[in-house]
Amino acid sequence: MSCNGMASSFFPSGFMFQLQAPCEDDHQLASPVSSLIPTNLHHLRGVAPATGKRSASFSGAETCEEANGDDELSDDASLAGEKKRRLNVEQVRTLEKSFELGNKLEPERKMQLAVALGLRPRQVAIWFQNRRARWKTKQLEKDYDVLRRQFDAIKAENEALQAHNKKLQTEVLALRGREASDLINLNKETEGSCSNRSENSSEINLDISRTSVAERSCPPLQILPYFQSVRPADPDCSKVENDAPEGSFSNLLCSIGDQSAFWPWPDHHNFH
DNA sequence: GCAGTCAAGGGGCACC
DNA sequence: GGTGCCCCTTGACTGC
Repeated sequence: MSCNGMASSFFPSGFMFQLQAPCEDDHQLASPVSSLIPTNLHHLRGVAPATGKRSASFSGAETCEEANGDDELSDDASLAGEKKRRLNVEQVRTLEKSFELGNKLEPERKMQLAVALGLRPRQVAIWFQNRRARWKTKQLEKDYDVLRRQFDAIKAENEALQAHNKKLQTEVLALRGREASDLINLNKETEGSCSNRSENSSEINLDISRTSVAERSCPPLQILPYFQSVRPADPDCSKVENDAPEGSFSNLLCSIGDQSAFWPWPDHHNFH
């Protein structure tokens, strides 16, 4: 294998001369993606990185042959007797810029980057794979944070609704308690003043308990329409009713006794 | 010593 | 079957 490999054809002669001086090449750069490779990479090789010892010992492929070789042909040879080393700062920076332009590595761009950075193409491919994995991890973390915030917001809203619901339930129970006490008092009053009432009237009172507070403020006459309809027929009975408990059975008998007021045939027109 | 990071190995899978 | 990608793991390295 020689320095005149396929990858070297992607770069201008000046660029390649600066990048890989031992491998002179006069091929012209013809790749449409050549813009993905920074042009100031001549200092990448053999220069100590700016951030200390972490990447000082490794610059990828050490020879032009390794840089231009295929993955299968150069991997074992390049790493023979050499431990793994980190990429230097400029190599990572260049790869990051290329990654920002596209996280999928086309074969052409892989070769360009490999030649430009003095790495084997497989190293570039592996770096992109690992970079995609790191990007995915960060993306998952971001998604998790978004979902977490949404969950917290919904949870807070749910708790507020539950507290409001509990408050409303307490109010309902309080109102029902007041209704029960009012009903007891009402029953005591009615029982004391309407001793002749039948059990049916008690049922009517029970029905009252099911009405609202506003409805209970109305007089019992509205709840006993039958008696109400009868009263105009007999002023006496009406008088008695005002004195006696309203809707009492005696009032009913009194009204029935006056048939002229109760029966609907023409005679009852006399009342008008 | 240990945890974290990163380059690289290797298996599995899809696509051609 | 070859290739590339994803995923998980390994091993080297670093900072504390």
